[in-house]
Amino acid sequence: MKTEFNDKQIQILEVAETLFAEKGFDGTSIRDISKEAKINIAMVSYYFGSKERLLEALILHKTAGLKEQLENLLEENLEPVAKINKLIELYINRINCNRGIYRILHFELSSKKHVLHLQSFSDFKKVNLKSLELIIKEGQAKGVFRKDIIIPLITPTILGTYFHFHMNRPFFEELLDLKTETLYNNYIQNDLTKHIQQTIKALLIYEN
Amino acid sequence: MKTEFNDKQIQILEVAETLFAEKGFDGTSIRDISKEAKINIAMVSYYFGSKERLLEALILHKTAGLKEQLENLLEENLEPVAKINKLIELYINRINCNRGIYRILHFELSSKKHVLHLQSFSDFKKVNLKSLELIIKEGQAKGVFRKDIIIPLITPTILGTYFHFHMNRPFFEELLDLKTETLYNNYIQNDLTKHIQQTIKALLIYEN
DNA sequence: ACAAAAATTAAACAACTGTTTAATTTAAAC
DNA sequence: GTTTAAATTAAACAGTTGTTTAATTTTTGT
Repeated sequence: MKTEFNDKQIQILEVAETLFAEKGFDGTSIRDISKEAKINIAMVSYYFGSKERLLEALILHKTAGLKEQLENLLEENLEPVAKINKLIELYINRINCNRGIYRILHFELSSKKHVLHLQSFSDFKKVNLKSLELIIKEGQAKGVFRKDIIIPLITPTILGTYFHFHMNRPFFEELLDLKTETLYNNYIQNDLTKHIQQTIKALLIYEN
Repeated sequence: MKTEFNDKQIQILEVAETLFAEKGFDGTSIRDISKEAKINIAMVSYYFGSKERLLEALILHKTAGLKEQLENLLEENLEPVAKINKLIELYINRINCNRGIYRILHFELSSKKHVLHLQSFSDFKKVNLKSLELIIKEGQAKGVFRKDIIIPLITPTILGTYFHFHMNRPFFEELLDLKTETLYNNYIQNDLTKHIQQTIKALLIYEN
């Protein structure tokens, strides 16, 4: 599966990502996209075939590379806790940089309307889970992590915390005084990431 | 603010909730709703004014009563950990019973397209946070909970974990072998709730 | 039984949806 | 320079969208 797009296609993908993030997939029309990208309406169909296939291309374009990043992390020689922390940082950072598409992936597409024959997305989640499993089992083998953890539920806690925070951004912006984009992003990269790391660490280690 | 709706209105609200949950707010048309509810298209505008105001009515209808439930919980004479556990159980159970509307509330409406002049929703979140804050500070005063917790980030962890699980339901259904509705709901009420309680407890207590 | 109010209907409204067509322009190949 | 392929365009397509209208039926109060 190639992920080679020409400049025009990438331009369309970038506009699509922004608008999908702002107004949702159903809430964004091809005309919105072509207007913003300053191209003709027919170009989307010409390059991608349909609106759904545009979305698929966008997903492919944006999730590419994560697998290798995870594999590199697994090879690193780190303490279990440090490795988990780095995994969390990697996840949050990556998702935060691609907010729009991940929101659509995890939430908007969960509705039954879009059948999403995108097997590749399910595989993508399985690969992620496998990496997490390897790290945790490594920590368990070393006697650092407790052994009664339901590993598949760790990911929902990590990603869910981030998403819930971000999806309620206006609320937290007011509550935590994060008026500017920079302040908001810094809070995610520092405080929120730390909170998640602290949470997962406590969950994995705390006994009783 | 009254929340009195007649039978017909409630019938419409219930159909709307189901369809919004299935296909999203933008993905559901008034015609879809009126078809399913076996009423005329004009009845929605007649009773609620517009599609947006229908949604507002739905939110009001479904969030009513939670405030009292929380106040009752606060009054109860329980150990800090038990109180937090009960709060989590109450949250998950309530949200799980009103999946559709909460998903729309927390995720779909976060997009900039819907300005959502619904001040009541922001107030609703503030009330929830206030309750959580009281419980945690009570636990801190008793010396049970650690004191460097960022309280506003607890809610995203509790609700986010649930939502991320539910939004990726097909994935977890396959992974955890939750073929039937009953199996799925039982898993949420038992394993997932327990996982969240365990996580929050560890976060609140674990020292290092 | 009658009048007033409420509920319900079909039809029309204009605007927007994703996609396709066929014509035209631009670029590449030879 | 001519031919072939790729890119781009405006226009049209057939549906769907939320909302309103005006007419009709049903219910209510007296």
